[in-house]
Amino acid sequence: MARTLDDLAALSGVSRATVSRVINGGSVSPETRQRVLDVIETTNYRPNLAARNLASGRSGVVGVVMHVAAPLTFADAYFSQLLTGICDSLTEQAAGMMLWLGNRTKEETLDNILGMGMLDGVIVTADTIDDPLVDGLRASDLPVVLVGHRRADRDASYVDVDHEAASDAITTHLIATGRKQIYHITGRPNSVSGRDRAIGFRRALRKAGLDAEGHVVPGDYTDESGYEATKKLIESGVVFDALFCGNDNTARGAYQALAEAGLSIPGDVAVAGFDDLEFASQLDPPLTTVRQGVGEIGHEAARTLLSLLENRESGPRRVLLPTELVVRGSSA
Amino acid sequence: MARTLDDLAALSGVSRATVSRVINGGSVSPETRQRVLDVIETTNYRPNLAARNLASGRSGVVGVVMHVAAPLTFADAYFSQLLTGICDSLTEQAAGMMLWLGNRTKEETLDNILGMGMLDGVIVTADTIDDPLVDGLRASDLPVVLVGHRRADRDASYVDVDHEAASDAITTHLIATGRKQIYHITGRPNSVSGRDRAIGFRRALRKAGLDAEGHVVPGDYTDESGYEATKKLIESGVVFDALFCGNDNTARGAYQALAEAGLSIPGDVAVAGFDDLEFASQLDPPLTTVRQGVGEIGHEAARTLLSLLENRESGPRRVLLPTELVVRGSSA
DNA sequence: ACTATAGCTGAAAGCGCTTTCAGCCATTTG
DNA sequence: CAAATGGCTGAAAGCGCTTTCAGCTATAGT
Repeated sequence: MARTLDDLAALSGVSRATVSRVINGGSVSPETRQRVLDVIETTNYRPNLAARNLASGRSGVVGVVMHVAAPLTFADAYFSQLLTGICDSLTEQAAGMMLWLGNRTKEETLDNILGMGMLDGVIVTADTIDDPLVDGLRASDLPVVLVGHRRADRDASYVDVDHEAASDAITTHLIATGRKQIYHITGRPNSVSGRDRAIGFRRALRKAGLDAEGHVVPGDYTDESGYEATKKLIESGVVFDALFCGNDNTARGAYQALAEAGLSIPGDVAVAGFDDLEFASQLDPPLTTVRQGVGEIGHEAARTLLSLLENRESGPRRVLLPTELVVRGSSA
Repeated sequence: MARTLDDLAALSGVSRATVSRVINGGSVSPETRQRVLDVIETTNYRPNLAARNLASGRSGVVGVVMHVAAPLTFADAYFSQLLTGICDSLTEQAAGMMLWLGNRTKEETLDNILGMGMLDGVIVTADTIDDPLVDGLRASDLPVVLVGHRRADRDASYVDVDHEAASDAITTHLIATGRKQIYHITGRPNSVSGRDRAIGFRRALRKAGLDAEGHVVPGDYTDESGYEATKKLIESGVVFDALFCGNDNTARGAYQALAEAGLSIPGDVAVAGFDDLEFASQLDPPLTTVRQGVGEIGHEAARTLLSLLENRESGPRRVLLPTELVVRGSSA
């Protein structure tokens, strides 16, 4: 079994350089190419990535960072759908991937990634305002694609949706169904998406001439935070007839709190979420939400990074994916 | 900013070899060492992994394969807890990790991994009998640690629990609480763990003088399969007072089917699961199950692989982790 | 016929690191 | 005091690959 280019070269009677050209698509005569290919085939040769990387400066491996903040876990439907999407696209393009989950501090993770020194690029999903990890990565000369972070500065590449517009739309939908007292349970504090969703919410109320003051209560994208926030709202005696939750998880938590309080959905309270994760349509009643194809975002992020690697000079890629208002039973 | 060993060597007035020794712990005089360390510190030097790998034959990166079969997704609590555990240990040891999720055929995945050619070792979680991926990996000269697969041949390293004994124990527990008509919804067909759990179930019944004939119905570790199997059981008119489910997910599905049929747990039917995933204690009633520290299995798998890499000659590592019968409300 | 041109090919120079190997010096030992 | 020992160190040889560069052979152009 041939192990190195030299072995292949000897076996096919050409030079190492020619074998390399066959493998990497250089100009080689058809006959020579075929001969070499045959040898490669029969010897089941696999190039040594490290050597290749060292010689060419490319590794074919990209990093994926999911620095999931504390209350969230990567078992979370959002992250798992995203990761699956990224993974699919990457595998399709025969690109390897290294994963960093958020089990370290951002600084350590950053060090770790940069120290790796063999990544061609990185996809980051840390959705935090002023994130040291994002900043550090951007400061390095590694090509980076951000998932979320639409508001990052001019020369950042990202894949995102317009959280603000979508939140405006779904809030407007709640208003259109006749709801007057609408509350918003926010996403994780300091998250870019959470901030933008709250902004959209406020904007919709303002446009409808409603007062947003005090109608925004804190959550953190978890089921628990939705449950707690809703419970607190109910106990505080506040009257409300609609809840726009930071995401579907939060909405699921809200469902539980409302059920415990004997409030019906959508009879007493309409509920809306964000994301349209797999479970959203399975809830009872099915959840009205904003569909942002999470898997598709992952796909797109991978494609974007790969295209960035193809042509590093061509400037940042800024991809804004469409969202869709999905009206279901929880607001009907 | 120094980029290479040669730069460091020049800056600290020693040879490249000495700098390398400082970094890798060779014998160097204290003064020289300190001088070099200072330079490393101030220049923020990071060794090039590819070069290191090429020269030493080691990369510091291990592969993690989670070839999750069709109905399961890696968002599944089991896989995510496992992955988190592996990830933690690996990061602790400053080992990198590359992840392969099961989005390709086993053959493609195998090819992909072997083609990578730069992994020091692999952790595989494909829990299938006669798995081509496992076989192919084992046939390569990569050190491999299997998660599950306790019954693999003599020279395989694995981390697993005794599914058979644990299933026997929990079934015996059900019998001890006075249940007579116990059914088992199996795990995924062709899964090593599923098979062993069914064997343990049968053994317990046999020991108690009960007939297992027809008491084993097929599932696949998903919530849905638990739901469907239970529903079918109920509709078939079979009388049963206990259900031992292949895992906690299956049990969760069974809960739903039982609830829909108006059957109470544990009043009408006692239910037991396997795994003790995070949600098991949150169910209503809390689920009686077998705790196999899934996170701990992940930790151990990583540790085992790392120790295998330390000393490749020392033969296979065979780790059997303890399980614990966790009796909760669903069988009280 | 003679120079351009194009198409292939091989030699050789690294990529940045690890790891023998031999050599140096300062101690110990007989 | 000579010889042996042991601790450090630098030179140099790769690890397996990519990529210039120059050279070679046909073919085309004049």
